[in-house]
Amino acid sequence: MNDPVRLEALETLDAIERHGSFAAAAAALYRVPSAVSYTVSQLESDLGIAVFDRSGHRAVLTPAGRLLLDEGRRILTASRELGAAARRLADNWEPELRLAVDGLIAPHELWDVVGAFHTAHPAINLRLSEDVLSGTWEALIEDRVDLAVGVAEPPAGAGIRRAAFKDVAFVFCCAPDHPLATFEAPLTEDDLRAWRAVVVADSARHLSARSAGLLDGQPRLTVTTMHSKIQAIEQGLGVGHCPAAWVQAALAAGRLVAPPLAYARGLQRTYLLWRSAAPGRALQWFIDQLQSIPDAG
Amino acid sequence: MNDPVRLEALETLDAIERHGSFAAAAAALYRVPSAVSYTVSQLESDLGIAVFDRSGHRAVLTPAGRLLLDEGRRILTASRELGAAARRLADNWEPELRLAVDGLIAPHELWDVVGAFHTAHPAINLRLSEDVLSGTWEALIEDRVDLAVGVAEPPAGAGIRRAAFKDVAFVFCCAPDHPLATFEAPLTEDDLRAWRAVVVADSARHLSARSAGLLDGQPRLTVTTMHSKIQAIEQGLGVGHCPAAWVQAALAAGRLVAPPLAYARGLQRTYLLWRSAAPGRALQWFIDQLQSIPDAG
DNA sequence: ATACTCATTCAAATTAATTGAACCCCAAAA
DNA sequence: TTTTGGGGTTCAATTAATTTGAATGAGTAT
Repeated sequence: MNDPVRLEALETLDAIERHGSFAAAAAALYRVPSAVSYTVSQLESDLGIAVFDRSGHRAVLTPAGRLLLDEGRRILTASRELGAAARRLADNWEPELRLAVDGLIAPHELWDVVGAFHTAHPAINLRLSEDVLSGTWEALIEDRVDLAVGVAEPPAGAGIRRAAFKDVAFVFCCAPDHPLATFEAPLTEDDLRAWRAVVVADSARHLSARSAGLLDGQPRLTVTTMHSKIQAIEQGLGVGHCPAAWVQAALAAGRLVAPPLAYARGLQRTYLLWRSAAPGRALQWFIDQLQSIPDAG
Repeated sequence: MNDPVRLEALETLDAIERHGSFAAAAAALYRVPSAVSYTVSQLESDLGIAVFDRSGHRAVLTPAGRLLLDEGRRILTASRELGAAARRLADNWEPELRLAVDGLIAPHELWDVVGAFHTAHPAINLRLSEDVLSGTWEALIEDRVDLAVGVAEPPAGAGIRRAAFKDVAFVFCCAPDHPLATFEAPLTEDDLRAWRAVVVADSARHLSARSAGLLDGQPRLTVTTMHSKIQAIEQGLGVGHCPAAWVQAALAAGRLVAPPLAYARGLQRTYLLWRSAAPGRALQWFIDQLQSIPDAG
């Protein structure tokens, strides 16, 4: 392939367009006009094309010159960004941080932290995967994410560190026009068994092993995300225990009701998980911030 | 902002990784090893970071060096492509060609030409918008597309050129289990009036003005694309006249039937439209190729 | 006309990249 | 252990490149 366009030429083009003339560009670049002329004509002879039309008094970009300028600016910013990203990486700041957020955690519970991160580190990209179906742990091991947030039952594993995160409270919810909404007494487990339960596919996998919340023999509607579970309950398609943070808005708005229970359901402990090998500074920042969030009662 | 990373440094990094050592890279670049060393250490002092870890025998990339290499390769290819694109543009080859294909033309009618274009000009990007709702003409005027293919009723306009394209034949279609499919005699316009017609939203706009094909007082199901119109007819939701090329496969497979008509429906002339100002070579190529396509009977 | 800005050219000066020889280090072979 | 050889660096010398400054012509407002 042919030689790449020289970045000096692209910077010169940029300065010419930005300041309106070769002479002004020269001044802006702390150079003499003839140097600008030299750079441009070198670019033109490298490419074998005219970049400026000099037939008039002032030089004006040809269509090819316009293309070089427009695309060249992208290349310039990429080249500058690359240097900065390399420096940050050398200083142990990751160029990108990938979070997997478990369905137990409502998206809005992280907005504050994510916003604070973006203002503190605008150059670092965040990648959130909001529900990792059956794969938070594997995603971590296989280096597809850097931090898992809100995992309920973390298996032990070499190379993985964990820290306590929120204790998630569950609320039993049903639609306002559901028969259970107007039940006369606190609900027992037997009262629930007659009604269809909406369960999230993956949480169900280990929740049912502990038979926590899901009562045996109860008919099920299985969905894949917490969001669809709550919508299903709002539509009266079933009932179920939901993380309090997820349903507080729907309860306040009356789209859901939480009838009293005759039995207590404990808090679900959740954890942060990350690879113990050399955590970067952005990851450490996130771990520190997330641990300082007060628990949702 | 800081200085961009020098392309010579990125090329050197690339050669080192590609050939396995500073010495081999130097040979590949027709340079002496110390020159490679110079370039690398200059990059390192520019950025103020280590790009190679020299603690062992052979130099090995640091994580920051790996980032520079990986992202740098993108920048290198972009810089090379930019030069080539500028040359092509100067030679009147557009870097990108945008086609708007009217709903009257079935996508597969253009596959051959598009494929031939891609092999003849692999570097030129094609952008096809398959249905331009009510906007082929405006898109052309406003410079959002370069060529409109298969426009039925091109209004006259300064600065726009046109050429005849295919004459599109229409076939009256209904589902195999539709009452009209087994009608005893050729269908008259009155026979059709009792049945719901599926019409495409935008073609309908000027077709109904001419009352061509759409019979007054007939109930309608309006859809936005020719594809959904045909699917709707297959589902028995209505009946309608369809371009022959669109329905030939469905007719052959028996998903649609074409009962005989008691009246003749003429061919729909269609046209190519483009801005007359300085057509590029890729556009000219397309116009030439499309005009040489034999008409679909 | 006149004054002024814009852009180019060319030899000279300056700056940057490249070379080649000398040197060190490590690893594999003798 | 001692060699041998490739890999990498350093540094002064050389070569190539960019930048300068003065001279020149061309277009435009006054």
